[in-house]
Amino acid sequence: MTNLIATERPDSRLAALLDKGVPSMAIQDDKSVANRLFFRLFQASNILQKQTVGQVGLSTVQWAVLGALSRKGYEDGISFNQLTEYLIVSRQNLDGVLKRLERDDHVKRITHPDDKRARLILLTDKGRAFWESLQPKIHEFYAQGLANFTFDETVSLLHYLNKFQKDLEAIAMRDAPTAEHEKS
Amino acid sequence: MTNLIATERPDSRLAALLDKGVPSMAIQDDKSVANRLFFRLFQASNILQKQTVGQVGLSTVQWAVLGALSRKGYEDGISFNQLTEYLIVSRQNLDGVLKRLERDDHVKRITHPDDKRARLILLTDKGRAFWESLQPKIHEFYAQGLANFTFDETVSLLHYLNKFQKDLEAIAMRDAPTAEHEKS
DNA sequence: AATTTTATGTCAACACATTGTCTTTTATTT
DNA sequence: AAATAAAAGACAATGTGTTGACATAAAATT
Repeated sequence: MTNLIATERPDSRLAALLDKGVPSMAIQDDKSVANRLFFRLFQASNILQKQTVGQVGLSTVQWAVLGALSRKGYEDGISFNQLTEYLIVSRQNLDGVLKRLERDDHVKRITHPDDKRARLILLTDKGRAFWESLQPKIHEFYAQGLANFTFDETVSLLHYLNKFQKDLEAIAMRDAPTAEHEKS
Repeated sequence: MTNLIATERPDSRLAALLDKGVPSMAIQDDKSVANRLFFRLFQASNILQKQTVGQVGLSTVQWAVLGALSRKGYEDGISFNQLTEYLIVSRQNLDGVLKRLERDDHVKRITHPDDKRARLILLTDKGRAFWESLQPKIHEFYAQGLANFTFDETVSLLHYLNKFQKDLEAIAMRDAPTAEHEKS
């Protein structure tokens, strides 16, 4: 009884399954289902990347940037910083993406009127027209990508992804509880 | 009655909602829910990437490669080609990833005995030991990433992702129905 | 058997993603 | 007001991802 300290973290769901006499094949799945889920997300993201380029003609980041800038209420731009947070990419990465979008005259950066450090990112007229011209392709892509999904299933998947994203995001928080004094 | 040809593709689910007198807010969601889903997948994948590096100390591809090679039954290696298909990455990309894993002596490539063009990829002893040493971190990562998921919810999300991946994969097929004669 | 086609993997160029470093501007402290 | 700290974003180095071009080996054709 005294030597049970260092066993793998007890898992109530596993214990419950054991109590019910569920065969060990199914129990092993508790570890492996997580493994499969994370791997599936990796694969799905790779496919999304490929298919977006193939069907829409844009990389997923570019599609996300143009989509973000074309939203109602962002006609006067969004701050660089806000955009990195919305897309969940590093400032350094976004910088490069914006450089190429500026080169193609789809996007421009202007200095923020209230803070000379900051930048406002906004669509050019050409960029807006380009985005509009993509809409048919994009909607067709959505339709095909969800061809075998009912409306309810789509909503369910979205719900679970939202939830999963929150769990994933929360991990980093736990790591740096004493971030304030770490500099000393 | 004669001028209704070119309206947006009829959607039976939308029509059904209209029949039920569902308010138009909810109907607009039919387009936007797809938009949100695709964007969510983009975001979730970005977070997964970041957190994997942070928590496990590997990029998602490296984690996937080592995981693939450490599977039971692959002690003698897996062909380069099979590995690209399993991971859904391009041959050219995998080549670079393997180069760096070889540099770190975690993986090695040998010429396939039955086909001098092909390569077998396999874990080195160091690579296998490294992978084993990662297991606690990885399981902790899985546990935290699914902290608020019941077993059933995890299975549901996995199910929907599988389904979504199939739909996404199917798109490319439709594009190239006459791929055979295209060379002429 | 010789030729052509296809399969496999590598190299090169570029886009996308990370961290680390730096400058400039703003905010805070003294 | 001067000094210090923090925030914003641009630059560099490296890893990850794409397509295009290529060499070599195997398969198919003639």
